Amino acid sequence: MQKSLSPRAPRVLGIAIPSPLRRLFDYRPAGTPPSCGWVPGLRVRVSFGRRQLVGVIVECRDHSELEFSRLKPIDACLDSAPLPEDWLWLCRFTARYYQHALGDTLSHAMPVLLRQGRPFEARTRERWHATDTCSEDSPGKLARAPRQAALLEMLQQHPRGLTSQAILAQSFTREQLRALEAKGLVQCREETLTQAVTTEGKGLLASPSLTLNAEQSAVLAALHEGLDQFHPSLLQGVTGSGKTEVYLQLIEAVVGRGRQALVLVPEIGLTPQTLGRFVQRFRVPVVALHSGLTDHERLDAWQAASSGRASIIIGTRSAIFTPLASPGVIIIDEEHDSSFKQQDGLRYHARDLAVMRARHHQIPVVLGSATPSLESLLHAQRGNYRHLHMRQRATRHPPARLELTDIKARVRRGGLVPPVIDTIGATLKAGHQVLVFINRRGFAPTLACHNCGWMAECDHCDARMTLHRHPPILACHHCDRRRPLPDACPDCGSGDLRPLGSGTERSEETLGELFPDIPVYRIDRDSTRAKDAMDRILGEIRKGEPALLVGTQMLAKGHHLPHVTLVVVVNADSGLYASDFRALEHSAQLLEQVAGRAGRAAHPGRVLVQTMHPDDPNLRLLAERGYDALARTLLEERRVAALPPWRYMALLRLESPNESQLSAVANQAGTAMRGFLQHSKREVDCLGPVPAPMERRQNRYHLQLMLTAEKRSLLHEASAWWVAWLENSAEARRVRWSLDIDPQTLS
DNA sequence: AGCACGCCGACT
DNA sequence: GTCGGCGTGCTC
Repeated sequence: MQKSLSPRAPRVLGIAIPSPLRRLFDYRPAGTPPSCGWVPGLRVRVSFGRRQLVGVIVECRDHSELEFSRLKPIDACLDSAPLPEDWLWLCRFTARYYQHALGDTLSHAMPVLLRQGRPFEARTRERWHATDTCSEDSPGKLARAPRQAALLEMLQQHPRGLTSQAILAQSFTREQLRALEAKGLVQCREETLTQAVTTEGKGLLASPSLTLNAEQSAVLAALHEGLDQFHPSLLQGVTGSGKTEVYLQLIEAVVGRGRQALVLVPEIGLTPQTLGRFVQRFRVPVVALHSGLTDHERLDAWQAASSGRASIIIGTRSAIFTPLASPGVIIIDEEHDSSFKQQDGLRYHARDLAVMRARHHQIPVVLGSATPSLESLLHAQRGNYRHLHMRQRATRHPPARLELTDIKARVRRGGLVPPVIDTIGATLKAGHQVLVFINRRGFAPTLACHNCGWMAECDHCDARMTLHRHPPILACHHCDRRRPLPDACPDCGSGDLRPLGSGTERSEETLGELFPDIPVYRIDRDSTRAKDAMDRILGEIRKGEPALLVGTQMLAKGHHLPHVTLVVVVNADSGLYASDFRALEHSAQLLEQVAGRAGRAAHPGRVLVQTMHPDDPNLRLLAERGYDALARTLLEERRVAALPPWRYMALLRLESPNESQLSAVANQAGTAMRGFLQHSKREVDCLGPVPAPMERRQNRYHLQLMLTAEKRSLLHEASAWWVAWLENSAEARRVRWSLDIDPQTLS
């Protein structure tokens, strides 16, 4: 195909090098070309400066800006066929959209082993079988070879064969195998290694679909329309409305047509339970891409997806870069979740790329959430996305309403006021479980001197240090600094140092004192650090005995907690008045999500939300009229403030240990951009530089500048100009900078 | 980003 | 006299 278009070998290969340099490097083809000829997508080994690197051919041409004689030849071509075309397309799109170096993008989007230059072929293993005729032949042939006879006997006992590895582990040798093979008594078959999980048997489904209610049926019917075209849908379904069952039945239709489904879930959503539902339902191969895979398993999964051997691919953010042989649908579950946005390096948003990818493949894409992002809601409002609703819970109870509890000027124990403690006691007495949600790890947010007001602060950041009890230390959650507890106040010498506020450890301790007969399970990053700790705790919780669960958002997301009938939010205020323009949206989503944990089983639930501001209009709107009503208000506020999703945004972050150098560069960047925008008539706005929310972190200073634009193309144009300016500015090279397209937070 | 070269301070 | 600090420049 490519070959007939370019019958002659190109003289120049434009190669993307794994480096932050935003340009291609030209090399000369060398060595035997692969059978496909020199085409984009082939990995090559090249010498780059003094290093040997793995690059990817991106362009094949006959001319170079450089003199031909100055081009180095490539050292070797590593592939016999190019890497998948859909993958290459997505990487090129991503690099352009996020203004990131293509070489770096390609390198991050491929499995580690490919990055290192290892072959892209399905890994195989040898499986040895006894041949059909071996029984008659063997006695004579093996009379003087007892080990061979023993090996043959073992293989005869395993009709499905044994891998070389298993045979060698039984202290047989490769020579004995070869000898038996030469005598025609055993044979070897190569089989592809897939870590895909498949249930044995016939037919597509391993277990029957569940019966859908009217709402689910209507949604599924709508999704069935136009399976062969780009069709983005926002599926807004309350917690417990059965979104997963809709996904499963949609996937059934897609896989039934011989196509693949790609499912993206939030970082902490890829639990064995989630995966289990897919594996148990289908008999087709399912691969999961998560952080626990080895490099080999990851390559196998990639291979299985790109060859079409895997029908269902489930993964977190980075799984959006999985090549697909025959894509049929992309599903983004919990589309509002911030873990879909990469927060460093290549700052892509997997949900946004999913929509782009679906458009490229002309396939449907489903964004599911109980609390959609304002971005997706606006798309739905404008008719870009089809808006599908599921308002009914599968259980007989409606979703619990938030009950605001005023904690202003009231005694608190472990962060909880007396009436809330009473309700917790009554719930436990009734034999139910209680979830106490608190968004801070550690014992207390800080340690304070009761005499002079001193507070423990990090030397390297503009932040308080968090007090931890086990082990007893002060830790900064923004850098890795830790300090022993001081015996006395470093300012006034008073010994009256007290914890200020409550974290998960303190709530755990207090609840243990208040309810000594009830087990308290703490679930946060610290308590679940050990391998399997989370599973062990969840196992205990699932037994259903009365229990107190104290946790951060780790607990709020994803897990089914069927015995919880009361949810307590210790403090709802942190997100209400934060400077970040998305803080309220994210707070509301989190509160709804936490509330969704209450009363999923046979009992109705209650959600008590402690706040210092029970009259806050936004909080009241959320409590009284729900997420949709608040989202509409927030969307209107964003329109008035000319913020996303109404305007597109790019954020330039600059950081340096040298404060004055940093502000000089930031000012220059601002001046340069405003010069460029002179004639844009405010279609593009440049703001800043302003200090980042925590100006000093790990002893580095942070400033930022912001671009907003009415049109995507104008934002793109301006940010591309900025990047070029920064790359060419000698001053800018002395500070660290990064450009974030569609930033998720301003910190 | 790496990795060189290069030009100034405290040490065997 | 050298080892090594990080400023500057380049990578087809």
